[in-house]
Amino acid sequence: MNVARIAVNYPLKNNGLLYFYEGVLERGQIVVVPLGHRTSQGCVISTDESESVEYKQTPQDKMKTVISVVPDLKLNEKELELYEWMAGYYHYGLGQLIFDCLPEPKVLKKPKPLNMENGEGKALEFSPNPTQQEIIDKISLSLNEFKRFLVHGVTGSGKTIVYLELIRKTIAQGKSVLFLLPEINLTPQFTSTFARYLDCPIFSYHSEIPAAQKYQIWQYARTANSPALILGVRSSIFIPLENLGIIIIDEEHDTSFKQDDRCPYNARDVATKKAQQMNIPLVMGSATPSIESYAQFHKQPLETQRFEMRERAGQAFLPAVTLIDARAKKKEKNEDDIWPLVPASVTAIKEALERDEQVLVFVNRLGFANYLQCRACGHQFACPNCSVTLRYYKKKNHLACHYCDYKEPMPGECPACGNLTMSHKGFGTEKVQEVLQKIFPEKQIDRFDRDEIKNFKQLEERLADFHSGKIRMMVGTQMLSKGHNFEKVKLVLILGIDSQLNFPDFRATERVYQTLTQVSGRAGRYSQDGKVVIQTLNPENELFRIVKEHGFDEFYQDEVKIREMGSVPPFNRLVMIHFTGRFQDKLITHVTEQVGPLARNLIRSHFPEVAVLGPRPATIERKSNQFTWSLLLKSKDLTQLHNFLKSFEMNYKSLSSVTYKIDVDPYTLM
DNA sequence: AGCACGCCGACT
DNA sequence: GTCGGCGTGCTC
Repeated sequence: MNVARIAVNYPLKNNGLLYFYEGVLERGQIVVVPLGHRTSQGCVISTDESESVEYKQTPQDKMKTVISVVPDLKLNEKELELYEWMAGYYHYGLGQLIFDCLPEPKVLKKPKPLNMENGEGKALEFSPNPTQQEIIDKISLSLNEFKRFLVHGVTGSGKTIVYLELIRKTIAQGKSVLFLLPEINLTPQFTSTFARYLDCPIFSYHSEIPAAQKYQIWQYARTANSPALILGVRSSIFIPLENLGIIIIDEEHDTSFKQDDRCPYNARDVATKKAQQMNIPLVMGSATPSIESYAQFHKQPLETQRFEMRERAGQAFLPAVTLIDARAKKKEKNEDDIWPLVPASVTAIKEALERDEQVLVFVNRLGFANYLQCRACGHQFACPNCSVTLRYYKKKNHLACHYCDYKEPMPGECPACGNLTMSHKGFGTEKVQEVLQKIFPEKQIDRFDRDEIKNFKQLEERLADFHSGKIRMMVGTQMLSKGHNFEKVKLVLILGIDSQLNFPDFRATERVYQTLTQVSGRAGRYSQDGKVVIQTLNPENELFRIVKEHGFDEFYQDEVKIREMGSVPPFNRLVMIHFTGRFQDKLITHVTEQVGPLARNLIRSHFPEVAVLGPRPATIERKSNQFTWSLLLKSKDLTQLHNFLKSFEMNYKSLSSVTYKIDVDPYTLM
């Protein structure tokens, strides 16, 4: 009887389970296998285990036989190797990983035609400027080898032209292109620019593409013998494009490249591995590179692969940044009516509107008030399932939790003391929109956030209304900052950034820098007098001065020193292990008496280069009635860190009421 | 993660 | 009596 190793879709970590099979099986095929009292899917890892030690050690009565083979589906060697590498690097089960990444092999009864755009292949109506051309030329020398490039170009410097030319050259060689961008950034702009000048099929790949379509794109990719462009989000890194010639990642620093449920991989790092495997270049672009990427490219040998675009393309200049001190001075009359704005901000907007410009207002929070508090007894409205307060949404007239689906109607009185007035703590986009609408009643002011824009259709509609000039002012969150070109915007106002500065995370400063720079980048993209106004309670903070001077280098130098002192990336590698359970007391006993001591014993005896912090409660200890405590591991020695994790998992005695999850290279330490 | 087994409380 | 809640254990 033949024996195969199958990576089965279930959560235990192993290098596959052994099954008998009849007839012929091939590595990479997808099969259905019996598993316990049910069946599951699996991927064939090897087909000749009949002589292996593991097979000889397996009791015969446990062995089962492969039920069936899924037709027309076989992973190629490169795909499998990538998954195998990921399973090892992220300490995640291979079988589960494969089936998390693969689209469901859904075939419609009545197949729809493939949803793609055919590029027009027009000749360029412009030529790249000398800076752009030099970058294009240098990268083009390496179209047939593994090399990584970082294009650090200020907002509006014309990175798109560089991408376009690299794509054109790759397509001309008969090879395909994978272009990754952040989820919310699948702007019509990219698609239309690329569709105009490229002469190949273009696929968009994101969360709104139905499963059957995704499967179709994968099947197309596996078999296509002519070049194509895939414009996609994080998960498109797994599309097995035959004859892939280059990977481009726009907005390299963006947090949406890190997955946080299931296998917490980072598409940027998976892309590096993939490019290496396929022996092709990887180009990453950003106006605000992550400190980690920048650090890699800042030292030899990668220094020569880093390019700077310090000026905006065409006639545009970077915007002038000014600060408005929002600290309470002597109260002037009517100031309560314009809170959270201050008079100077209102004046700036008023002047811009009088010049017939459009205005963007950035607020990094949704809703009307961050939370409500009773004016009489101080009662705070909190979520019954999570350790957080509830946010107030005025339009929906309810309080809602940010972490679970809990909602309650806006309370008429305090449940603790019966008092009728609540004070609103903090503000979000809804509040700012309302205040602005009161100040400028005749102007159309809309919001640009996740509550208002839930899909690409709504995104396009709102953008169209803004571009046409119907909307005079938009109040939005991060969504506003990602990649859009707003031609008639010269003034951008930034509110409420202070709360982000005091965030207890080593990347807080980096994120604020990125947000400020990206949001500022929306101002005056086609003019010489763009203006950014930051309303803050900490005008003396050094970071604002650096943003004003567009001084990325200074920001980087300062930040790197702090990172080194704190022994965090890029100087140390980090791993978080999260332990989650329904019972707080059991969880705490478990992590403090079992987990902590085990980690420390292992480190003492075998892994001296690994440091451990915790276990300690997660920043939000309870979410949906599940408690989480975490362990943070740090090391300069990546191999030792990985060996520690293997050893930890082998020796860890799990408790049935507690599950754990390993997060390698975490984005947040929450 | 499923799924089954098995042990206890409360309902026709 | 037995239905079903969930704690426990197993998956080649």
